[in-house]
Amino acid sequence: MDYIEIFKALSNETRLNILCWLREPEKNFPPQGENLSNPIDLKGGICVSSIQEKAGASQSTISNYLDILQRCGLLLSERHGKWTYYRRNEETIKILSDYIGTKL
Amino acid sequence: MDYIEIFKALSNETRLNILCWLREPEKNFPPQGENLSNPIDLKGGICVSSIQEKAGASQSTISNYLDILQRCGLLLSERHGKWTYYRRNEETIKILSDYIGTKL
DNA sequence: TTGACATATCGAAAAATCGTGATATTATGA
DNA sequence: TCATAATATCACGATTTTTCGATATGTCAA
Repeated sequence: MDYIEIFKALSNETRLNILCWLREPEKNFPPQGENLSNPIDLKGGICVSSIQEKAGASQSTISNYLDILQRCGLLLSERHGKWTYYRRNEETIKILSDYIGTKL
Repeated sequence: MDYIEIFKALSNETRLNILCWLREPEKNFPPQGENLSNPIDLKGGICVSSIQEKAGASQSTISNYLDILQRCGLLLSERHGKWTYYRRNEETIKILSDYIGTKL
């Protein structure tokens, strides 16, 4: 668990927003996976273009942000067809919360 | 409470260490305030030079770090004579912990 | 198999951050 | 009043981060 990398990832308003939006995906984003050939449980995952639309930055910037959030463990991703669905990694967030509450 | 500024402040190993060291000041630093003319309750505050010695960076760097940590509310400072004593601001840390646990 | 779409990666310019030494400020004791 | 010690601020080069447009890669449907 690299806390420095986590804090760097959280030091950006858009990335922080993405993490918060993904707490309630169905509330903050349109329905997902509608063009998927066979139905799959997306576990609340949201595709890059939906996140991009909401965040209002360029496609490459958002793709990069999602990569940063995933590499430090705050997000999980799963590819289905053309789409990559990102969702929160609650495990890491729990560990971070415990760290702040007890070690920091 | 500017969480972005707080996360920026925490995105640096030395600053993170300083915050952790100040959890147990008497364990991590030499006794403080020995040359003070009249005795004052320092509330666990540690002077800049003690922190600098432990961190092993330049005086200006540590002074700057402490300023960053204070401006975002993670540290409190109190000047006594020639010395500025820095200590944790547990209130902010508690608010941050709650934020991570419930809002993030 | 090809065209179009979704995403990832690359390369670059601008901005921010890092860390330092030099210098300024503040406070004290001789 | 002056020398000195502790801290703060300044100026700067080096590095990192930000954000983008262009391009590459992967996937599916016609």
